[in-house]
Amino acid sequence: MATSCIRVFADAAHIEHSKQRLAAAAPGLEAVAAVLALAGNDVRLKMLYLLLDQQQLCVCDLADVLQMNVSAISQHLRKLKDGGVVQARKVGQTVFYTLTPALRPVIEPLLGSVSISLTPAAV
Amino acid sequence: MATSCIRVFADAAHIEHSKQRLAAAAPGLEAVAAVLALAGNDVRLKMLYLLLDQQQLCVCDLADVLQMNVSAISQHLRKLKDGGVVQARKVGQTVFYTLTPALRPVIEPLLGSVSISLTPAAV
DNA sequence: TTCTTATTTAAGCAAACGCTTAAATAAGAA
DNA sequence: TTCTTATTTAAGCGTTTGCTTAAATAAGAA
Repeated sequence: MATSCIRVFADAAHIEHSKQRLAAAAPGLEAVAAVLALAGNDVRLKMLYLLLDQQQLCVCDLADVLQMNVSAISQHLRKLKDGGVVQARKVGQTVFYTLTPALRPVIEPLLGSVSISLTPAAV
Repeated sequence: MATSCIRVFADAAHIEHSKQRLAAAAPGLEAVAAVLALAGNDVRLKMLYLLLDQQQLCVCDLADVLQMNVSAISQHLRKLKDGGVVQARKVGQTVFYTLTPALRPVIEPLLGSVSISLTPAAV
C-alpha cells in the first residue's frame, strides 16, 4: 500500500522510523492486546477483580457473586484460561480458578486504576 | 437469580461479602473495562503505542505507518475519541490526534508490559 | 448401579465489530 | 468559483462475541 496522503511535509524519514519501531514492537503489542481484549469485558474484568484478592474461586462462586448463568461464567473462564490469564485446579467435582502467577503483575495494574478512579472524560 | 449451586460449604457470608465489594467497585470496573476494550485491539493498541512517544499524529500518518485504509483508521480514532482516550485538534484540513493527558498514566502501564515481554503462556 | 451435583460443551441467535467502498464534508489552492 | 486534498460518515457484509438452552461429562453419594 502506497502512502495514502500527498502531504508536502510528509516527513518520509519520520514515517519510516515509526514503521520500524512498530515492526519491532508488533509481536509484543499483539500479545498485550490479546490479554487486554480479555480484560476489556465487564464480566471478565469483574472476575479478575474477584480473583485478585480471593486467591481461588470455583465456577459456582463466580456465578453466585456475578449473578449469572453458570454456563456463561464457564465460557468466560475458558477464554481466560486459553489466554493464559487464569489457571484451573480440579478438586473433586469442583474446579477452582486462580490468576496465573506470571500474569498477576500484568493484571494488577489494570485494576489499580479502579481505586484511583478514572477522570470523568473516560467515564 | 437464586444461588446456582447447592454446595454444603457454600460460605454464604463470604459470597455476600464479595457481592458487596463487587457492587462498590462495579462502576469503576466498567469504566476501566471500556478503555481496556478499546486498547484490546491490535490496530488501536498500535495507535496508542505510536501516540505515546510521537505526541501527535494525523490520520494520514497513522494510515501510512499502520499501512491501512484511511477510513478504517479514522473509524478507530473515532472510537478512541468517544472513549476519551484520545483528543483531536484540527489544523487546516488535517486533524492531529493526541493521547488525552488525563488518560496517559492509565495507558502508559498497559504498554509497559511490551518491553518487559510477556510469558510464553500468555503468547 | 442409579441419583444428584459441578462443570463443560454444542447449537443457535441477536448484537457488536472491523473492514471495504462510495459518498459527503471541510478547507486550502488555483 | 472549481479543483484537489484530508477526513469523516454511511452502507453493506462477513466475522466474532456473549448469551441462552439443552445435552454431555465427571465425580461423589446412596
